[in-house]
Amino acid sequence: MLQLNAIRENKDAIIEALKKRNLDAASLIATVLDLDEKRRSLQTNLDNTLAESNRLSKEIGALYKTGKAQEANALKEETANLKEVSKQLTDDLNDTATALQNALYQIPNVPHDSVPAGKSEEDNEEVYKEGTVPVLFDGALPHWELAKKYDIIDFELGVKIAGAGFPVYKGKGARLQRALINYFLDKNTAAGYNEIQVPHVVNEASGYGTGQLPDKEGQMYYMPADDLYMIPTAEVPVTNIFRDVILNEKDFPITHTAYTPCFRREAGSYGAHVRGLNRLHQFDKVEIVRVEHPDKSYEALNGMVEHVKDILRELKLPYRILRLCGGDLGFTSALTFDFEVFSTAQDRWLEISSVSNFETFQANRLKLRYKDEEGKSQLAHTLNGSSLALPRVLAGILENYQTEDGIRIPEVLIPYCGFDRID
RNA sequence: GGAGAAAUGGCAGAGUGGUCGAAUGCGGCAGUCUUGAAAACUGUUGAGGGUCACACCUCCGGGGGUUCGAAUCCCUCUUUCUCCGCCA
Repeated sequence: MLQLNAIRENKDAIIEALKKRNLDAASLIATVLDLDEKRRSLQTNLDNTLAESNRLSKEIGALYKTGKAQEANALKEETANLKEVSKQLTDDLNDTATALQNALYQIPNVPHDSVPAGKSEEDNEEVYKEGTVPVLFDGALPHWELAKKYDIIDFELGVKIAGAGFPVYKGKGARLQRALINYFLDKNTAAGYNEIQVPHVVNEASGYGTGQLPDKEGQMYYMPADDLYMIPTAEVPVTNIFRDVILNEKDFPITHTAYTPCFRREAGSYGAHVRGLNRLHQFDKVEIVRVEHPDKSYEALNGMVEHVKDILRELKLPYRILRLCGGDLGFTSALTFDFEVFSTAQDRWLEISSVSNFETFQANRLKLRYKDEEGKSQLAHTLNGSSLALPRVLAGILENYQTEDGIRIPEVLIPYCGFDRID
């Protein structure tokens, strides 16, 4: 959520920047400013009414004490009127505040200066590329065929138990998955991230805090009996640790890493793009989350990008980094870098990580603040990234490391797996 | 799941109708003292709205009610604790 102050002061610049998202926010911003002004004027009226009411109450108390019951009763009649007025003002104020809040919820984050304009993923800007795409033998298979051939992932069995998009990992497939989780967590903790385990469900307030609600509730599985949502990413529970928190400057930086399964309803496209592990309703992911001082957050973002690069380098997977254009940028993000691994057998890039700086957008909803040198509360910056999302990394490994008689295991993973090939 | 108790500032803990945004202690911050630190002493120390700055307003788990007036009384929800039951 954007800050009202920022909107008041930089209205034109914000409208201009939001155009990169192909959004004309002019009328929305005008609505916000109108409602804001109305809210403040109602608040002032209400405050004055309450002040008068408080004054009379004190007077009545004093009159009773000195035995002037008659005069006190006369004053009571006055307060009855004030009470009615304040009730009306309170209702109006609440309505206005709600309308203002709803309008603010509709405005996405302001893209960073470096974000290119653009309509869709076609316009994302490739900023880095590393690794060599292996030349595979004739008859190399996509990962879903490999999964079947070596009996390491069973998609049909998942359909039987739960439904499409809930695969069952078996034998060395399950072990490889677990190896990746441990490897990622080890890499992250070695880089200074504090490992935590968090709930896999969240309440409504948490959904609002990180921006999944109110707009993207269709993305999450919802359990009405308990009013809980299954998490679409560890970002939600981990970042919400800091909801309603006031930090000291010396607390920065705050860094966490967490492994969680992620649940996504996303009714999406069909066909090859969602085959196998390409898109699932449940998948595993290791996440990194940072809370930073505003002056340091872009430095931190670069650090996160370098960290993810390091992991992919060790896995020896060919990958590229994209700077997302305005049209592809997430609602809450100011700047996002996507990592994609090249899937040789599918001849396409697969997104395996998304690293973002949300600046104060989430912090504003979360009320995540810190005390500056003057002791004033300021909003902190939040960031997060995947390091990494498992299924597509797995797909990349299976496809790129396949040989005619088996699948090799990347060297760094062998100690975690306890085997060096799947055959 | 059943029975009872409780929820107050960073923490602990007073406060049972007006003078309470809230005693006191601890912690934090600043100062005095000290070569420096500790101790001691002094002062200061919740959040939000509003204002040029004051004034002023709101908040004592959430919501509603009684009253001229609520941290304090009533209803309700949530959470926590204790006991019993069940259980990985």
